[in-house]
Amino acid sequence: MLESYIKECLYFTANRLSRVVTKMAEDEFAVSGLAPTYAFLMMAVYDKEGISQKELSEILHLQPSTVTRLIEKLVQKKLITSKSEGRRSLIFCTEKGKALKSLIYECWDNLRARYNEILGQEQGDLLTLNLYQVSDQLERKE
Amino acid sequence: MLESYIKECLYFTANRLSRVVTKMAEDEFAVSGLAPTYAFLMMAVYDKEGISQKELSEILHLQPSTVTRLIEKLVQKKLITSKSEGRRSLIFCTEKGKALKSLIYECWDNLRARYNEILGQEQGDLLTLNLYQVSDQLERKE
DNA sequence: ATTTAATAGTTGTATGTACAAACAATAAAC
DNA sequence: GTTTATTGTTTGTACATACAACTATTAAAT
Repeated sequence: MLESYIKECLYFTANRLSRVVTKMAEDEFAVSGLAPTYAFLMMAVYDKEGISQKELSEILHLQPSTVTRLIEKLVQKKLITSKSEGRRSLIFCTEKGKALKSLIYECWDNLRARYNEILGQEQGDLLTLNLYQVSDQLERKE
Repeated sequence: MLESYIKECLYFTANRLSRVVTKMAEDEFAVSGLAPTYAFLMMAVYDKEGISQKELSEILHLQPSTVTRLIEKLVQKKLITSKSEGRRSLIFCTEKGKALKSLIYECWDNLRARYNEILGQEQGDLLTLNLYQVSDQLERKE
């Protein structure tokens, strides 16, 4: 079968899933005016005012350079401010940023509702947990 | 917990896994001089000489425009040729492309071996299958 | 105290992927 | 047989993410 080695490759299936879910997420977060990753960064700031870029990079599992770029854009949009303190730079939420908070959480709920409706709450949760653990396993062994 | 909504979000876990596995794959395919997606496209051509872009797009689950771009690069590298036949354009492998065949398959084997060593053959296979099916479910319901 | 190493962040550059709009070729409808 | 719709591919543009190299700050070692 032509497609067999596609179906049987984690590289491919993982990327495909990522594309499918990303599309859904972009869709749900669209009303907030933010792409999903930006929204998650905002959530991390809501949770900890004055969080550092390093911490963001760890929580979001993104490279520091990527976080720098995300922050740039969010500062441009005046949703956060960045205050450098020694070699670190700490991130704070603006009023405009705070105003988005409930909308962002709503989008997040909608996203989960949407895929859980298709997968079932239990399968959705299990899958999510599973992916997290597998990523951990794979990352540790590098 | 700060990270809870990250761990609990399929968007995030799926993307994280995708990044982790992509890195592994890039690593394993590096000796072939190709990024993994290009290598998979080559495999599809090995399997069916004269395959059309539409078919490639379906097999690889990528947008047509993306396939156009991939092909552009592979033609540049003289690994394939593209012959337009009516409105379709059909893809053939060059000698140089054929010469890569066994190396590419080797890389693919190494990739699977590498993550199976960490996850266990069974968990690896199950996960891969699972991801494929979940993507199908999610895509059908759009 | 000076030198050296480690840590945090940034900048230039590259890549994979996509969307929307355009174009070209075929098929359907009238 | 023309017009209209559909299908396959391409082009312009945009975005998320990363790596490698760099700067700046703090900590360790001598």
